[in-house]
Amino acid sequence: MPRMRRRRWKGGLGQAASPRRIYRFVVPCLLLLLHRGPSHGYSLIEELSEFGFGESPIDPSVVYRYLREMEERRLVTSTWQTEGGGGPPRRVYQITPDGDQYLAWWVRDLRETAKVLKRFLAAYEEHMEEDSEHH
Amino acid sequence: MPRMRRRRWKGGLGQAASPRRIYRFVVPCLLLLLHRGPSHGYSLIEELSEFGFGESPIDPSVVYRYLREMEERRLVTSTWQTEGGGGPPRRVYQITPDGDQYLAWWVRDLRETAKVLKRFLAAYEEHMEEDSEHH
DNA sequence: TGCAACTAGTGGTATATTGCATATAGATTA
DNA sequence: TAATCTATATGCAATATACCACTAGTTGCA
Repeated sequence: MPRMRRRRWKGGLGQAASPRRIYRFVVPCLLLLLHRGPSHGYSLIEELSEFGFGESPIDPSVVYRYLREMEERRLVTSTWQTEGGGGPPRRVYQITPDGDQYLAWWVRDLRETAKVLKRFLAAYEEHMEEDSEHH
Repeated sequence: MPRMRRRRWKGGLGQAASPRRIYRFVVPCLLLLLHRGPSHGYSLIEELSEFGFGESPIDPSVVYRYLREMEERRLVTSTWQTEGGGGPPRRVYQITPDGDQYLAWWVRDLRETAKVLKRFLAAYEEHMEEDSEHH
C-alpha cells in the first residue's frame, strides 16, 4: 500500500474528520479487529479503513503506540513472526480476555455516545422544521 | 440550581462520559440552544443537560470560555442585561448568520460521526453473533 | 445577619491526544 | 543498485481538555 497522505487535525474548523471526532476511537476498532483474529500493526492500519479511517487516514505512529500501550495493560499479547509471508518481521497481536472485557466496555460507552448524538440531531431537525414554519 | 459535582475525566478508563467522548461537542449544543433564542451563560449551562451533560456535568468555566471564543469569532454577539428579572447582570448571547452556518457545518460532521458509530456497532454485533455460533 | 443560589468570569496546572518528522531495516522489483 | 514497499517504532511540539481555585457582585430567604 502506498504511503497515505495525512490531513491536519483541526478542532472544529475545516474539513470533516468524522471517525476522529470521537476520542480514542481507534482503540475499540483495533480491539474489534483483533477479536476477529490475530493480526499485526501494518495490516491493522489497512483494515481500519473499514471503520472510516480511509477518508481521513490515521497516522501509523498512533496505531503502533496504542498497540504497545494495550500490551502494557495486558489487553493484548504479541509475538514476533519472522518466517512465513516474507518481508520484514512482524509483531503479531492477539487479544486477551481483559481485552475482550475492555472492548465490551467501549461498546457500552459508544452506544451511549450514539444515543447522545441521535438526540442532538433529532433536536436540531425538530427545531429547524418549526423554524422554517414561521420562516 | 445547586452547585454541580464534577466527575474526573479519564480517557478510556473508568466511568462513561458519553457527551464528552465527542470533541468539542458543547459547541454545537450551545449554538443550537442559541438558535432557538438568545440566552445567557448560566442558563445555557442548565439547558445543556438536555444533551446529556446532566449525568457528567460540564465545568462552567468551559462554557463561559467557549462563549467568549465564539464571540471573538463572530459566531455570536452579546449584550449586558441589567434590568428585568432581577439578580446580577447577565451577558445575553445571540447567534449570528456566521454562527448559523457554523452550526450547519457541525451538524453535517456529526451526522457523519453518527454513521461511523453505527457502522462500528453493527460490525461488533454481527461479529459477536457469528462468534457465539461456533462458541 | 448570614447563607445559598444566581451570574460571570480569570488563572494555572496537569494530562491527553494527535500530528509530524525521523530512524531503522528487511524484501522486492525496475 | 536504487527505489519502493513492508514493517515497527521514538521524540517532540502543538493542541485540547479537565479540573481546581479564586474573585466579585446581586438577590432572596430563614
